[in-house]
Amino acid sequence: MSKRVTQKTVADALGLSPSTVGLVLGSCATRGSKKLSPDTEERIRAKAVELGYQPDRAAQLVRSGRSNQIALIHFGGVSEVGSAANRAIAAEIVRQGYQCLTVDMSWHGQDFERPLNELVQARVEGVVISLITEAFRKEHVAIFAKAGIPVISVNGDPRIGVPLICDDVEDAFYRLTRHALEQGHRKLLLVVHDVLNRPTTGRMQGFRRALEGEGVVECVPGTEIAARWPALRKRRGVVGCIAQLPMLPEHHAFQHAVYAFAQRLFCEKAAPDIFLATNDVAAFGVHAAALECGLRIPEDVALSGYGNYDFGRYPAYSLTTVDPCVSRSAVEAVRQLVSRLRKENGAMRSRQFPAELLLRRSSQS
Amino acid sequence: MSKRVTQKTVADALGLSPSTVGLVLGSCATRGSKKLSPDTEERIRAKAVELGYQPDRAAQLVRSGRSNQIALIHFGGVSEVGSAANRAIAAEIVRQGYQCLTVDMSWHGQDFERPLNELVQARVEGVVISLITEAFRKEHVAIFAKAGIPVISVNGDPRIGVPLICDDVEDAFYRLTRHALEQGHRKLLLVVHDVLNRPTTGRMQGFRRALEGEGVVECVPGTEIAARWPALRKRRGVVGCIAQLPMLPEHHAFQHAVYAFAQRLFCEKAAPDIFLATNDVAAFGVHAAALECGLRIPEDVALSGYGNYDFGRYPAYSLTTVDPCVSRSAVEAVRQLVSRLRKENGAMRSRQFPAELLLRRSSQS
DNA sequence: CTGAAAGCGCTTACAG
DNA sequence: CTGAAAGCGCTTACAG
Repeated sequence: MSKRVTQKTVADALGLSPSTVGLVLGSCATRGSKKLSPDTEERIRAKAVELGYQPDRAAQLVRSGRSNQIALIHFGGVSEVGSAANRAIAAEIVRQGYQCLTVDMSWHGQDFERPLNELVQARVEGVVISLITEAFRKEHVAIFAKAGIPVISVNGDPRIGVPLICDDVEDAFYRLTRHALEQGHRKLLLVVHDVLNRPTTGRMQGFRRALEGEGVVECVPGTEIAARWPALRKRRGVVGCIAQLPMLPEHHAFQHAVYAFAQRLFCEKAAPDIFLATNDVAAFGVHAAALECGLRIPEDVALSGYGNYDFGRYPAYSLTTVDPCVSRSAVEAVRQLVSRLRKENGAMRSRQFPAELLLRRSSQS
Repeated sequence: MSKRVTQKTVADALGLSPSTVGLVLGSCATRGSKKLSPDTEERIRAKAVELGYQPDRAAQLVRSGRSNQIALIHFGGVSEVGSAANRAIAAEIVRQGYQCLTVDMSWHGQDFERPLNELVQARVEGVVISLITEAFRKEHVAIFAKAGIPVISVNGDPRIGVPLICDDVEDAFYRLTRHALEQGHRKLLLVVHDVLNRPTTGRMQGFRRALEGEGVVECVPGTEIAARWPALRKRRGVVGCIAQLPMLPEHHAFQHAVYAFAQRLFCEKAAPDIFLATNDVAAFGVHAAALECGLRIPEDVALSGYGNYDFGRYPAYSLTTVDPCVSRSAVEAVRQLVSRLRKENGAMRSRQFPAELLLRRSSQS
């Protein structure tokens, strides 16, 4: 390898001073400050390309204090919704002229401190957090606050105290539940995590609101459900039951829990009219249980999910679900953050977008 | 925000020279070069923590030329095998004392140049490429070669010209096919991509080798399969057919193609004894088609996959598959790369590990 | 319109 | 065992 080509190399080759070259090739040039004679500028540009000049980003950062990077923090990309959100966030960051520094927190176990400190040390100018998990808390956001780095969250939880852009999950579950009632379903079982974050409480509240004045709604922890559901479903009229299953950080682990739960209900001939699963991952677990037990969907038990996963499109599944339109939230979040960085306007503010119901065969009566 | 705490801040607070402090707090210290009196060292350490000193990584890079970063390039994390590989690679990079800079190329469309150049500009010391796609070629590796950055690949293709650590896919498909024969299956349909990269040719060769002397093997492009398979499967004895379906970069798109292909065969009552799907994603497509057409697995048609995806564990699927043991390859690749960076030994060399067959109900006769 | 100079925070020989 | 000094590649006032 030959020696690095720097601004000085280009200047020497042209008989100009490093400063002049710096004006053209430096990061200040992009921001269009000073002007040079178009001729000189062109000569410098041409020579830089000829010699293969590459700016030294580390040196630029040391001198200017601007890294031109925005961090994207997410919590594992196996989920399709998560992947779509991350992809949209990254694309918008690049479109806005920043580099995207991506960190998958699920690769680091519970040791969040180290990767977050690495971001601070990389001097990222802003942070977008995508689809937050329970383990990520205020104290983690504080690491950025202390360094003066603005943070915004997509589909997260307001409790961590940063502006939140998300889909209106409560409204979606309200409409999903109304749809179930319209289909004639009377015994409704909503399966959610046993945590009280926004995505989960939103689901519960939407479900509750839709059943107001229609019938009874009971909230039952996973451990008691086997004992209480059989009696509940025998009540007259509309019965809504919220089953709270243990929060498991790993998608598949939660899917298995839902599967085992549904499988038991099916074996005991205690199926609800409709399963409203917290997401498509969980719905898949219910479906696997139904297949195993020989129950037909929707003839023997109806089913809905959330997230618009790909498998739901197959005729064999034809899963009623919700498209959260994550890319809309993603773009909005990045735009707010960038506008804040460019000091165009002061505050970032939380916002909710409506999601889109996809009514398919699995929820029919 | 107050002023940044630098080595000089610490030195001033202690009445020492910046050089002395640098010896303790600098990145050279980690590599254990010079020694100071334990007392002074302790005082410096304590004061650094007290003031909240954070090393400026950009300045360290400018001066030393070492970024202490290894890049992980991958092509989308929706696949479970890919996620597991990436996670294992990242973990090993951190364990070896480097920072992991991850880039998801699937977020950048076909514009590979920009993100790769960003890695060069970030001065990463080495690169691990995980689960390469067709679109990534020699010319992309050349970007790193030109910058003198060593590259190693996990589960990729040898044609791009870098050392390759992978599982022995040919051997796995050989054993899978032998297993199918032992189960009494006589009409075998292998579904693969229509590309000639290592993972695909490995599958084909393993299949071929297992059927050598047993019967006829034909290779049929996706477009002709509908016309040729019905006749093929009526031949006497063992018949192996390799169906080459169009390569589609997106997992779900390929899954749909396999689904549509299988669905057509099932409708026409032209099912093979066993479908050997190129991976579990494709196997899922076959399964969806079977469900839709009312065919039971394995009673009416047997099925196998590759990759040990989670859904295969459910009794409703009970999918025979292969665990490629990706984390073993991942660890080996990172170790070779790091050993090269530390100049402990010269050359990195390609290596294959055996995969593990998981025989379940879906492949029984 | 161009150049000389200072300095970001650090590392790395080289002296004492 | 500690300190003075040079310099990595760049940006940013400040002169001319």
